[in-house]
Amino acid sequence: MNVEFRCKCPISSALDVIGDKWSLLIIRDMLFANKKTFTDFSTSEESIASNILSSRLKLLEEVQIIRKSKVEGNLKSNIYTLTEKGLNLIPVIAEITIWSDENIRGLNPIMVDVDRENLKNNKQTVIDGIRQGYLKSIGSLYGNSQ
Amino acid sequence: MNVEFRCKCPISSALDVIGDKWSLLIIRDMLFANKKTFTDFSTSEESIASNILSSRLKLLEEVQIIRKSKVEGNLKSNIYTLTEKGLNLIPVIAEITIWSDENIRGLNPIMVDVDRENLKNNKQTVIDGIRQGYLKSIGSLYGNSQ
DNA sequence: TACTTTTGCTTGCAATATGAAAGCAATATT
DNA sequence: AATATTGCTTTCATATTGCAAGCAAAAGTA
Repeated sequence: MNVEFRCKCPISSALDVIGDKWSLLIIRDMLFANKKTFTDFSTSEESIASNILSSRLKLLEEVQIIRKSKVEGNLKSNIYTLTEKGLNLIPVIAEITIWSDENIRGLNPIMVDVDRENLKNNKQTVIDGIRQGYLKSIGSLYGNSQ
Repeated sequence: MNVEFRCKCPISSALDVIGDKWSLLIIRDMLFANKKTFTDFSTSEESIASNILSSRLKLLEEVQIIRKSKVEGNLKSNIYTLTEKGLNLIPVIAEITIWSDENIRGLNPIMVDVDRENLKNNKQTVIDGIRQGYLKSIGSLYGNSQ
């Protein structure tokens, strides 16, 4: 594995890590669909192949965007959760959503609706809400227990 | 060519268009390095291959993120410029820059410094400035002439 | 006007990444 | 004890990316 950086540019360096067709969708599913396990992610609407999913989870863990753990009483299922570094991607995902809604809809007519006005007018509040909601949903794992 | 959309999700649809390692770097070079021609882009620090550059320019033009034109007196050079749809990506690039600066620097120590405080504290002003600066730089081509 | 250089690509071909399907060991469920 | 599920890995096919060379049209130079 091991990420390779092409050069010293922050934008290209970010793309070296998350500039593929799957990483941000895995993070989206964590944030908005409460997905946590390998099987959870492999049942996304876009059907990622299991070998690609495996390699992406490894890379995201390596760069500490996600962490891998177990829950008590289940020795089998791995639980993948977002770290602070991963949560910090929420604003990126928010801007991509706004851009897509406003600029790509014409090319992909089946695209679902987004409450863009709320997102645009209360951006920080929405972002904070997503973050807090996520932390709450994994709270029993990391929040007040350890 | 022709973009294929995997499903109805706005995030995955955006990634179907700009979710690769090169598109946003081409746009970055337009915005911050005043690049406009095929040769301009092929001399980026990351050295994109000419066939990849060619296919990316075609796709970006097809989805109307950029437009292709000529300038008077030069029948040869194609001039690529950002459309409104392309300019609307500035907030995405801004958030990626902030995230990278704060979360990837530890993995890529040679990353250049960013005036993150200014960008974070005056985000909208910085974004507007980038947009206006770009429009001014191509003004003689599209602004007040045609 | 002839020659050279530049521009904006295209064309092979090799390397790498992605994708589909099957397989598999460990754990969990019945 | 038998079956199903989970979290992968492996294999092989296909698609994407990358490198190097080539090339025609236009532009610059002598």
